[in-house]
Amino acid sequence: MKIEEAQTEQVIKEKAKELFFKKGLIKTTTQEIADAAGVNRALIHYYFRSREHMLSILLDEAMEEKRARVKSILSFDLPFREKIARYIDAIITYNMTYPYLENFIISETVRNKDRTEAYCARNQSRSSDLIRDQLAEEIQQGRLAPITPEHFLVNLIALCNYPMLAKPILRTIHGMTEEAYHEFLLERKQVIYMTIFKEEMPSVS
Amino acid sequence: MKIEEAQTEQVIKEKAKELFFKKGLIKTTTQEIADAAGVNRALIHYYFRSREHMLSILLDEAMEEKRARVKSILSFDLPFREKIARYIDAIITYNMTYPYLENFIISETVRNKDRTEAYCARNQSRSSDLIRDQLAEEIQQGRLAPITPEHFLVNLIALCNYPMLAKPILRTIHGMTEEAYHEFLLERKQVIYMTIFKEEMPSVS
DNA sequence: GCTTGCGTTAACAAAAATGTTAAACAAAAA
DNA sequence: TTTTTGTTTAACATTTTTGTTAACGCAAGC
Repeated sequence: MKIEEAQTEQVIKEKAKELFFKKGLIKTTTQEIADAAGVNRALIHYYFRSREHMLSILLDEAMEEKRARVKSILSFDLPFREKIARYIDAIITYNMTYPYLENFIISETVRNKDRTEAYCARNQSRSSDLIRDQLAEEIQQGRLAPITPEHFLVNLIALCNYPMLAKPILRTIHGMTEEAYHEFLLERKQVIYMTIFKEEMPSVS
Repeated sequence: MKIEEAQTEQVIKEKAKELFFKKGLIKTTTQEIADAAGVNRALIHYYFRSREHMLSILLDEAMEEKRARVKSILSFDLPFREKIARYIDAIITYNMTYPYLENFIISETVRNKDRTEAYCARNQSRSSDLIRDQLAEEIQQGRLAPITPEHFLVNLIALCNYPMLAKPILRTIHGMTEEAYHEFLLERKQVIYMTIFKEEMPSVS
């Protein structure tokens, strides 16, 4: 049917994202993706040339979307702490929707460092620049211990992402059920804010 | 030569660890491992039955060694903050020696959650128990904002591990050379302590 | 109606990786 | 010396996965 034609490429991508980002099936084969999308495997090659090239596209899009989200939040005209509160909230919520997105990004960037560099070269946008001034002000006013924007951001992103990245092992070590871990992740929004600012997080509107 | 016989199994393991933990070659084939060890590929099956079984052993040993290190540090009879300072120092140093160990552990535990649960069941040792009392005291004395041992430990481990886990992408985003990132990681020892305790880290003896 | 072009499929081809086996070998035991 | 045992190897077999191709179908334009 011609009506669905234009959609096929998207369907394949969607299903692939579902398998990789939501279900965490890193070793997913082209066959499994094709099955999930309900199409013939050859179509994956027709649209994406090779499995490798497809992964490359998925990685690019995933990173690009993340970059855009981060940039949009950190570019908002808001007080520093509110900005960070929103950032924490957004990242954790996002992570819970796509539990394996970070795993995918990390394993792909580890596996292909050249591609990572190429992407970053194409796409210059240091998130550290987006908070540099406000952070400096915060520090100057004595509201925060001195820290570079790079360290501050790495702290923030580490605190947000790691618990999702290492979920299987953290959950098991701490003996939590799926539900308990879910709660734990939600709690972390407060915990992270508190860890960074040593004050209660204001409720996010 | 009989002299080397007993060593073969170890040599294979060593080389495999080198490829997985140090070089981060996650997709390493049995052939590559055999080549690195300078032996026939069939020996890998002779000693480890299958590639999968070998990975299982490597994962077990890696987790076990980590667990032992953590336990040893956190069990020391020392003031809380000094304990944590040592922990940070040890973990970061260890991470820099085996840059891809965490990636390996995480990707394997994601890939095989049953095995992870089995390991943890065999090996009950909640690291949170090792700091529970001292942490509570610290909080009670008003030296630290209230936080559960689980969140405290996840914070700590996230701050220590994430920068190594996500190195390829963080390094590129922040436009650092290998050397600069090395420095950055060393700085983090101070930064992490400061982030958690809001005071300078005492020099570790 | 014919043909042209794109999407689609099944069937085939090739590659890459793992797993198995029988025989060679070398050292220790008999 | 012969036997025995555990180690090692080459060669083979199998499995898994990716990549290619030729043909089919269907809608649009001529």
